[in-house]
Amino acid sequence: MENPLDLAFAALADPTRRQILMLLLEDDMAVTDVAEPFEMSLAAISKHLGILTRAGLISQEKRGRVKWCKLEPEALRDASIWMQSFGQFEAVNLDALERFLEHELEPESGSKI
Amino acid sequence: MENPLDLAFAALADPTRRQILMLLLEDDMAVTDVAEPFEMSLAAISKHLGILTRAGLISQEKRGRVKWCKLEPEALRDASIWMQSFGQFEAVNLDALERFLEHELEPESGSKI
DNA sequence: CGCATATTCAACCATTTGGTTGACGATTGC
DNA sequence: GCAATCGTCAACCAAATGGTTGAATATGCG
Repeated sequence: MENPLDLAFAALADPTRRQILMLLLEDDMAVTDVAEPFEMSLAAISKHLGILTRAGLISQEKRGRVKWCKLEPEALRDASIWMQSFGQFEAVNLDALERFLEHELEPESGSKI
Repeated sequence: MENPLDLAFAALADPTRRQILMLLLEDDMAVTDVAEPFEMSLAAISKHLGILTRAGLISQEKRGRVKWCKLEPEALRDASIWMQSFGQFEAVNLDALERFLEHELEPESGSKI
């Protein structure tokens, strides 16, 4: 698994990592702050961030002792373009998108996104 | 891993499975015919097809002793909608798509898609 | 019926994955 | 200087993944 498409899809396959991406959607964050909402160890989150970085989905920049994590949505483009090849994409239905995200983002949702 | 998004992305993370999907893009196929271009055993391909089926990306229907595999692009929609949330999608650049697929589909390409 | 074809199942194996803990290296602030 | 904070590293572990082989189950054909 070194192909960029492999890396991107594999990175996206984990719900923790998708949640991290959604956190970063709002703002750049330090590793510790990314880890805060999760119940796992900081080291585990650090690994997840490494996987997201190798996949190109985020970048990390160290300033002082803080490492800032930043969303890099460009890497999603290839994956999405690949999906486009399946032709089922009329103009994206924005209503469906809204409903989907509403459900996806609600905090009390038991399913981990 | 039982979340549909997990299943879809995990299924897409494997190059063999993406190649299978591309085969099915052209036509429905029997399991044996799907397996033919690959160098692995039929059993391995059968497992891959099972994974694609559980992820909803294909369906399988048995007619006689032949099991036909059919692309089910609907399942890609949720995954793609999730990606849309990252906002980097202006109208998809169709030129980029064409160039990407040209490169992706050429048979002599060493990289396994 | 009896054989060939189509597909899956079961057991096994090596590797990867996702997590833990504890020690460690950098950086900051009192 | 020294303690606290930020983050990674290394070793370890259980479970999942991707593959193999050989036997088993349908189904179709002559």
